[in-house]
Amino acid sequence: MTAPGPDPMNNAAMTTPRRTGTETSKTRLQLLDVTERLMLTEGYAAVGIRRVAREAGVAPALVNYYFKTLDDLFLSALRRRAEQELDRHEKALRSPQLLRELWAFGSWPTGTSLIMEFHALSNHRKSIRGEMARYAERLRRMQLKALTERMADYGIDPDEMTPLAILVVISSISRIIVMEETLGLTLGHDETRAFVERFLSRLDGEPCATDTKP
Amino acid sequence: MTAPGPDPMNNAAMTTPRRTGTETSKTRLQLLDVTERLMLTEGYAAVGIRRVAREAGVAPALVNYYFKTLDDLFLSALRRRAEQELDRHEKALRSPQLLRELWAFGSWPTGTSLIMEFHALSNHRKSIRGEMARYAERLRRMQLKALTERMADYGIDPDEMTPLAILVVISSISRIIVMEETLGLTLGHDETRAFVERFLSRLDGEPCATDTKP
DNA sequence: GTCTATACTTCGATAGAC
DNA sequence: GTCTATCGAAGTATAGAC
Repeated sequence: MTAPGPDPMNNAAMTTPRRTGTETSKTRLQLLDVTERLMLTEGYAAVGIRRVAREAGVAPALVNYYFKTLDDLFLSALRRRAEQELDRHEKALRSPQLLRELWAFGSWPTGTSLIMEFHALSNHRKSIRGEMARYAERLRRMQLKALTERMADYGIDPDEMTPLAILVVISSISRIIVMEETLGLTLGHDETRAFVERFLSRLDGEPCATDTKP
Repeated sequence: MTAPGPDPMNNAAMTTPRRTGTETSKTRLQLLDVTERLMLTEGYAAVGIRRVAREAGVAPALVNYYFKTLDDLFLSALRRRAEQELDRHEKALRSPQLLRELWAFGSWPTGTSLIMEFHALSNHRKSIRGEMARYAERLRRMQLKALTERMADYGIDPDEMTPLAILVVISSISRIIVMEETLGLTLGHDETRAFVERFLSRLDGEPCATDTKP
């Protein structure tokens, strides 16, 4: 339908010259959407050429047209999501309440659940493993840069807690809470949130309704 | 080979009366071992009737003999591991260095990696989801009991941090560090470990070489 | 308790018509 | 860009012999 034709702009950035289809094709994006939805609701094992095609209402061969292999499909889905997250997060890191943004980022259920699913997938798809490692490192370095620049403002004693330790602690707690809640386990979450909230209030002030996750 | 015959003790606890094989059969245990190993090295998607049979050197039909369905296999593997963990952990919780034991428990790579794999699996196997929720809740309640009894000893102000918050924080950080390391990401781990170590030293004293994980 | 044999399903990927 | 048709491989699960 909306067939933009071959896009010469893409060829430069293309990793595999044999990739078919267009990066901005409506159908292609829809296939990535279906992939994400399936991973979230049923886990990565539910994702397959045929299943994705069925849910998208197209023929299985069309999935292979846009993504030469199943590996390609997963990799493309991960790349798209990672770029989105990095972009959005980078902007949000300029918030005056930096620590609250870090907490909100890890507490966002969709983002964290997808990351965890890709993490599990990386156990037996090395292409995913490499990309995940690259994404996680970029994310942390980006956060580190933002936090380091503002450590003086927060007045945290670096001998007590370094920026990196703060990052790991905040993202660990937020992400585990999300994971446990998808399981139905909430024992201790209220107390932990209260503890974190005191920490955030002390350093970042009261929560402003800035940017909640989309 | 080692065929102890039907075990009447089991019938009471059996969920499905049609379960065949013996709980203590050598072959049965070996199949569970293979299942665990595959989950750790290649992820749960690598586990299947045929694959497990192949790795164990038996015929596929024998797997169906011991575990009526693939669901049964996963469920049995989870149950066995969960009971082991709860047993071992319960004993270790009597350690004088309770907080160090909690930290060590979450930092044990095999245990945490398996739990995470089962967690991912629970996304599209509801039988696993239920069992996982039950296990996680039992674990936390067990830890809570142990820690609550000793909060006075530690002299922690309950207004600042409740036992439950301590549990969630310690297990979150330890488990995320393990997960990230399997990915190859270590940025910030040294700093975080140093931070946790100061906390543990202050409350639990220096690390005694008590019981490291098997 | 363990095997062989088999029925049935689903899947990834390709070829080629339109 | 999308489809139909198809190959070959792998999966789950069962029946029944030993």
